[in-house]
Formats: sequence, structure tokens, C-alpha cells
Amino acid sequence: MSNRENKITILDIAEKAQVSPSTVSRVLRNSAGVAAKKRDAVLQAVDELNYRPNIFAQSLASGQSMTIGVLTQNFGSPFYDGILQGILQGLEHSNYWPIFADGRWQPTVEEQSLTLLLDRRVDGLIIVGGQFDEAALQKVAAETPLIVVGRELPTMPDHCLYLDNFQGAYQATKYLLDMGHRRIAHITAAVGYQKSVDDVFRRRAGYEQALRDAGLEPDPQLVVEGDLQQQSGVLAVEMLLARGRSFSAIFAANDQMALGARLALYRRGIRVPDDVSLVGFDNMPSAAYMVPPLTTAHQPAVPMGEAAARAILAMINGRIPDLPRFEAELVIRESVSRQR
Amino acid sequence: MSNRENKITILDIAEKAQVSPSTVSRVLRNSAGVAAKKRDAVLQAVDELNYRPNIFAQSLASGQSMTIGVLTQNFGSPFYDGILQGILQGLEHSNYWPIFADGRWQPTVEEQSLTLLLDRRVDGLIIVGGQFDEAALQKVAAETPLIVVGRELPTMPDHCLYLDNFQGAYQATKYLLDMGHRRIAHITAAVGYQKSVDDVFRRRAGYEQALRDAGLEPDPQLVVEGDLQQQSGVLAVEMLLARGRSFSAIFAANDQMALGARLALYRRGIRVPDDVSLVGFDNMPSAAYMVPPLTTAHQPAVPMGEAAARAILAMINGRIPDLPRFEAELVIRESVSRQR
DNA sequence: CTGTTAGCGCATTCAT
DNA sequence: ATGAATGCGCTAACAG
Repeated sequence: MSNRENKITILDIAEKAQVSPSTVSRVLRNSAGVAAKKRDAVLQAVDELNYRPNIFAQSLASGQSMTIGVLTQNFGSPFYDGILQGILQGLEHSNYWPIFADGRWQPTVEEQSLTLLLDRRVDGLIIVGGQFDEAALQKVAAETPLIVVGRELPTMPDHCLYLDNFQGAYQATKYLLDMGHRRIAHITAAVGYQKSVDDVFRRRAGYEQALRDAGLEPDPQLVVEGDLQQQSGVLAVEMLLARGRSFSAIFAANDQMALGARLALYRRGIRVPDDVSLVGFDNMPSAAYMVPPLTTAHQPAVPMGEAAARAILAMINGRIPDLPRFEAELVIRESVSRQR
Repeated sequence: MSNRENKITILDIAEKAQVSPSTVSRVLRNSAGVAAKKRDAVLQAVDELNYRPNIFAQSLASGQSMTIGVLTQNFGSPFYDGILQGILQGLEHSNYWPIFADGRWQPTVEEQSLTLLLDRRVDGLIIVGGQFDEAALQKVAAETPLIVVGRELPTMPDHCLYLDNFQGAYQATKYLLDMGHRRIAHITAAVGYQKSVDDVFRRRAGYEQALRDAGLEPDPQLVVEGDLQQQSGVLAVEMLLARGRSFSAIFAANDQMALGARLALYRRGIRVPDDVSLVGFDNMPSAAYMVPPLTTAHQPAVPMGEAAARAILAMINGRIPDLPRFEAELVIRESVSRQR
């Protein structure tokens, strides 16, 4: 702890306010009626002595840590940042405080991080993405209030907060189709790489369904796998070009890969959107500043984070959280052209 | 805390291992020699009972929280993310855990956040950027080990970790000069807006000095103020264009504004780098994926974060941290062309 | 090297 | 409504 602390304890203020320690505790926690006079005296003493309750003593005595554990998979990725910001906002006036841990998409690290959070005796847990299997998550949920963001778990629907990825991808692909594109490539991500790959899988399914509904058979040669990072978008386009199948549009499973794709096209002298149109997913902050600005399926990360925070607070208070549904909304920008 | 906890305490494992609680504590903390046999028995009991020390009891009894408070100014900005990642890495095997708080560039919020971290009895504090004045920081430093990242405070050099912004900006500007540019615009940021504005101020100074050293007098008409966000880069270029002064290159005080500038130029049909060259600062992750890839002064955010973590650990252990110096390195990419 | 004894600062019974 | 007493789980002297 800090070196020369305010070694002021509840006893000091009890003495100064001429009441018993329990009374002080009562007014501080508002846990029982206290005579107005005594309350004021206590409050004044607290103020004058600049008293700061010892949070550890509080937690030890009360059994509550007033913290929420947040387990993410990579700090600093555009999408996760939005979630974290939302959580911060959602917790704002709640007395609860978030504690973050990063699983770095590595199962072992993820497990350790979870353990660390549990060791910290968090009152609730928000797990964003990740690779824990459902059984493991169920065990966790049995012991601690839990919200899982960004995954759709069949057996625990009342713990999950996610976006309809299928619908978002369908919409994005349909937009390209409506703009006259027929040969639409897709950059997906390899299973087991990153993110609740469910997301990416559903996006691919939405893409394929949109094609079928338009009477087109998906062409496996037009689908390439990346790993969700920018660089893999570059490689994906190289791969696509190497295959020699023509295409007039690319739908990338996330904006980061779309960014990489954009660069690869630039390097090849392929113009966007004149020669090839480009659509992403997530609406990451810089999507609007890409050149040209990127059309993308809008994933409302911040609202999702807020909802997660609210939900976990509800659970902690024994209420049943109402989990809103999130739909992706296509944000149309200049990276798509109409095909003759 | 989690609902049905392992209510296993140190007493349980003491009993099971046939030793006293203090011995258990000793082996767990490695705070004194314990007979190998007893140690093994303890360890085994810990394992079998799946014992988890109560961190609050530990903190209360020991007076240490084993946490490091990290006060940033905006979660989710490319530069700060790098710092946070670095801190995470630097703390990795240390038993210390970071607790984050966000000041959102609002002095009141910043102050509250600091109070919250102090209430949490952090053992050390890393303040990234921010607007606290030096006197306030000195008071904090007197009570708690403190490292300030990204600010250069004259009176507390042994607490600061920062980049030589002057040098970085000088280098960036000189590069443009070497490439034949003579009319070089600069996008800076308004004082009092964001960030330890010192940074931005020093960058401007470096820009001006480079011009002077090349025999050019800085033209105030070629300097515009933004607020470090992308959008302000757009507006800055609009402003520049409206002023009617010609320029062949822009040096933006950070990459985010460079990104906005890029978009504004695109909208005006001004080509980069053919018509106007562009240089940024920070080397944020997507700078390499801009079209064209952005030349930028490389600010090693992750290493700085790591250094901060190491330094604060050193201070906590009563050692004098060695604070490395960081220099900006220009990363040359395709956003700059040679001027005839 | 090890067990015993006191707290750490607060919340929460239980009396009154 | 309020004070006294007890314990949360662990660490740190203190003795041996």
C-alpha cells in the first residue's frame, strides 16, 4: 500500500464523532437508520479527517469485492476496445470496478487469467470471446455470475450477449449483390485461430446463404482464410489473385482484414472501388477514415459492452438480466461501386 | 464474492498437513525456511483441497495490495493501447496486477479516477499522459511509488518515462526537407485539449527548428490546430486549403490526424504522395496499412509500457529504477514523394 | 525451524 | 436507534 497512509480508521472517526464504530459503519453503508445528528457528526468527521475506508477490510468482512472481472482476448484490437469502453461506461455509477485480464487467444493464458480473476474474488465475470468450451463456462457460471459477450452458446442463452452475425453477413453480401456484383470473394478466418470462431463461421454462412438466395452457388475458390489480423488480409488477397478466379468484390469477415486487403489491392494497382469493391465487418473506428471509406457491417461494440455491464450487475443483485438482441447494421460508404 | 466458494481456509490446509497455520503461510509466501517434508505436505494439501488464499485477508494483514494502478486518458486509442499492452507484459511474472482507470482527458474525471485507484490501495501508480500539474503529481509521488509515462516533468526526472518528441519531429520534418519539400504544413493540437500537451508542443518545436536549420522561416499560416482525433485531421486540411497557402507536404502531430488528413485530401482529389506528401507520428498499428502506407515517427509504445512496469516494480522494492531513454525513429513508407 | 498469539479494519450479529 | 462483542482469513512478531 502507499507508504505513509492516512492511518485513519473507523475508530478514529467514531471517537471524533462521539459515536460507536458500528454507527459509523452504518451511516457509511447506509445499512440502518441513524439519528440525523449523529449521522451529520460522522459525515463531518469523515470529511475533516479525510477518511478512506480500507477496501480490504471491507471486502474481508462483507464477503464482497465490488469488482467485476473482465476477460478479453486482446487488449488493443479495435473491436474489443469498444466493448471495454462500454463496460467502463456501464459500470460508471455502480460502485463496482472492472478488473481486466487478457487471454491473448492462447487457451493456457486464458485459463490462467480466469484463475487470476477468480483469485481476486470478483463478484461477477464478463468473458469476451475466447475459446473456453461450453462445459467449462457452465462450471464457472455455477459459481459466479457470468456474462459471455460475443458468443452464442446453445445451452446457456441467458448468459450470452451477441450479435446476429449471420444476418449481418447476409446483409453485407446482399448489398454487394444488389449493387450488381456476382463474383464476390470472402475472407474468413481459420477455425481454431482466434475469436470465438463461431462468429466468423456464422458470417461465412450468411455470405453463402445470400449468394444462394440470389441463385448463385458459392465458389470455394473465392473463399480464403486469414487470422483476423491486418496482415492476413494482405495475404488473402494475394492468394485470391494467385488462384486466378476473377471477382469484382470482396467481403472480409472483419475490418482489420479488409484493411489488409485494401493495401494488397493498392500494391497491385487494383482500384477500390472502381475495379474491386470492398466490404468489412465491425465498423472499427478507422473504417470511416479508410481511403476510400469502408462499407462495413456495424457491430455496436460500445452498447454491447454497456449491456454486458448492466446485465452482470443485475445478476449480482439476484435479478434476471434482460439481454438485448443486437443486429448488425450496414454502414454504406464509398468502398463499393455499382457493377454494370 | 462468488456464491458457493471453496470455503477452504489456511486452517483447513494446516490441519490436513498437520502443521500450524503460520507454517502454511510461510511455505505459501516463501517467507522463511520450512522443512522439506512439511513443505511438501502443505503443498499437497493445497493442491488436493484446491485452496485459494483470500486475497483480501492477505492484503489486510500484510499491508500490500499487490496491485499497480494505471491511469490512462483514453482506453482504445492506438497509442495508449500499446502502452497498456507493454505494462501487461512487464507485469507478467511479477505477482502484481494492473488495475486500470480512465481519465477521459477530463480533469475532473481524472482526479476521481486517481482517488479511486488510491482507495484501492494500489502499491504503485503509473500515470500515462494526463493533465495533472506537476505539483499535484509531486504530492502523489510523496505517498506512493509513481511513474509518469509520456510527460517530461522538470522537477521529477526520476519519475518520468518519455520519448524525445522534439527529436522525432525534427527528424520527420528534416526527412521531408531532404526529399525536396519546402512548403511543409503542420497539424498540431490546441493547448489544453488533450494529452500532456507538452508532447505536441515539443513536436511543433522540432518541426520549426528543422525548418530554421534549413534556412526557412516557419509560416504560421501553414500550421493548424486539431485535437488529436481523426476527424480533426479532416478539418485541419480543410482549413489549410481554405487559407490558400500552397504546400507540398503535411506533417501531422499524430497518426490519427494524419489519417483524417489523408481522407480530406482524398475527398478533394489531391493525391498522396503525388500531390502532397504526408508524415505522421506514433506509428500506430494501422499506419502500415494506410493507402499509401504512412511514413511516421515510431513511438515504441509497447517497450515504453514494459519499461514503466519494470520501473514501478523497482520502486516498490525500494530500488532506484533505471529509466531508459526513448528516441523516435522514422519509419519510411510510401506516403512521401521526392519533390523536383 | 515451528507453534502461539495478536492484530489488520471493518461488517454484523446480538443485546439493549 | 445504538453500543459491545465477534469474526472475516491471513501475516507477523514473539517465543521457543
